[in-house]
Amino acid sequence: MDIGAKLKSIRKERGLSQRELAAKAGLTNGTISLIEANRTSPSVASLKSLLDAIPISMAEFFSTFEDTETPKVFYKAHEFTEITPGGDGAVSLRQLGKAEHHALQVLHETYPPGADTGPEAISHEGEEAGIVVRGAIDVTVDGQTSTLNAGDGYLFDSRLPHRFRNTSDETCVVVSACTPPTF
Amino acid sequence: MDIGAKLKSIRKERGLSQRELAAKAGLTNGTISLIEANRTSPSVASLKSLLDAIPISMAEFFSTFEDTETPKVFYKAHEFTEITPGGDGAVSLRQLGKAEHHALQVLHETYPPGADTGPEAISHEGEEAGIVVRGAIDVTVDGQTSTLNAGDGYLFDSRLPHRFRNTSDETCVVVSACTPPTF
DNA sequence: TCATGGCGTTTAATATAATTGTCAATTGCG
DNA sequence: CGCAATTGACAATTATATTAAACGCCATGA
Repeated sequence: MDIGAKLKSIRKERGLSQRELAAKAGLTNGTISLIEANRTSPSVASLKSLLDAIPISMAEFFSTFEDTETPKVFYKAHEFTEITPGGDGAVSLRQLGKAEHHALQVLHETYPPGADTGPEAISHEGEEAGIVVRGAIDVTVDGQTSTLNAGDGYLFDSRLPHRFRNTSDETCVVVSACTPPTF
Repeated sequence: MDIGAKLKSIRKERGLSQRELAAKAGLTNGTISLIEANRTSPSVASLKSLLDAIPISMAEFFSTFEDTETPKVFYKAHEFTEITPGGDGAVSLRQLGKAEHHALQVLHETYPPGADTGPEAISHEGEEAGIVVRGAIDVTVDGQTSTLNAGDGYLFDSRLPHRFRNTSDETCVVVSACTPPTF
C-alpha cells in the first residue's frame, strides 16, 4: 500500500506542487510531504480532501494500484502479528503475515520456563506441525507425551487434543505451521 | 462519506462483533465503535487493517457507496472553505463548497475597516458579480469607482482589473460569485 | 555575486485518533 | 427468573496525525 508514491505520481501528473494541492485540500504542505514519504498514514477524511482537490475518486485511487500491487512475500520480525503478547511467563505466539488471507498459518512461538498452554480442546480441521528451534519442550498429543529438543519436531491432526509445556529452566522457541488457520 | 454505516453493515453481514473484527484487525472494539458512529475518521492504515480482516478490498469498499452517494448540496457556515483566513484587518474570503468541482464559485467575503485587496491584475476568463450584504465598500473596476452599500451589487468581466476597499469604519460583508473559478 | 522565490523536507507544538478500562443493556442458559 | 457471558458505548489516557514555522536546495535574474 504505497499511498505516498501513488499520491505523488498523481499530483505530479497534474503539475501541482505540494503547496498548491495543500491549499485546495485545506491541509498543509508539510502534511503532504509526510504522507508522500509514507511517514504518516492520513485519515480517510484527509485523503478524501486531497483526492477531491485533484480531483479523483477514492475508488479510482485505490483500484488503480491494487492491480499493480504485488502480494507481500517478505516479513521482518517486527511485522509479525502478535496473537498472544507473551511476557510475564506467558506463551508468546507471533504469526507470519496477517489474518486469514492464506491457507497456511506459520507461527513463531516462545515458551518461557514454566509456560503451559493448558489442555485446551481445539477441534479444527487440518494439521499442525512444528520444529523446536531453541531449548526443549514437552508436547502431549492425544495422551502421548514427548520431550522435544532443538531440531526435533511434531506433526498431528488438529482435532486431537494437545498441550505444550516448558518444564525446563530455559526459554523454548518453536516455529510451527497450521492449515487451515485456526485463529 | 458515511464510512461508519458502511463498515457496520459489512461487518454485520459477516456476523462479526466489533470485538471479533477488532482482534483480527489488530485494533480495539472501542475504535470500531467510534468509527462506526462516524465520531472519528480512521487512518487509511487502520481502515485497511479492518477491510483486510473482513476481508474486502479498499477499491471495493469505496466503489460500492460512491454510487449511492448523493452530491453535497447544503453547506453549513463552518463547512465553507477558507481561501484567505482574514483577521488582523485583512480580507476574509470563504468559498461555498470545495475546490473546482463546479462551474460556479460563490464566496462569502468580509472586509474589515481599511481592508484593501490591492490593484492586482487578475486576468481569468469569465465573469464576477456580487451583492453587498452589510456595510459599504468602494469598488474600482477598469478605472471606474463606486461606493456600494448594503443591497447594491456589481457585475464585470473577470479580465478587467478590479479592486475592493473598505474606507468606512464598519465591517463590510459581500456575497460574490465567479465563473469559472479563479482559485 | 548576491538576492529572491519556489520547491520539498524537517521539527516542535497542537489537534486528533486509538487504547484502555469500564459501563448498562442484551442474550442465553440453568 | 437470577447469573454469566457478550454486546456496543463511553471517559480518560496514550499514541499519532496535522499544523506552523523553520530549513536547505536549486533556479532565475538583477
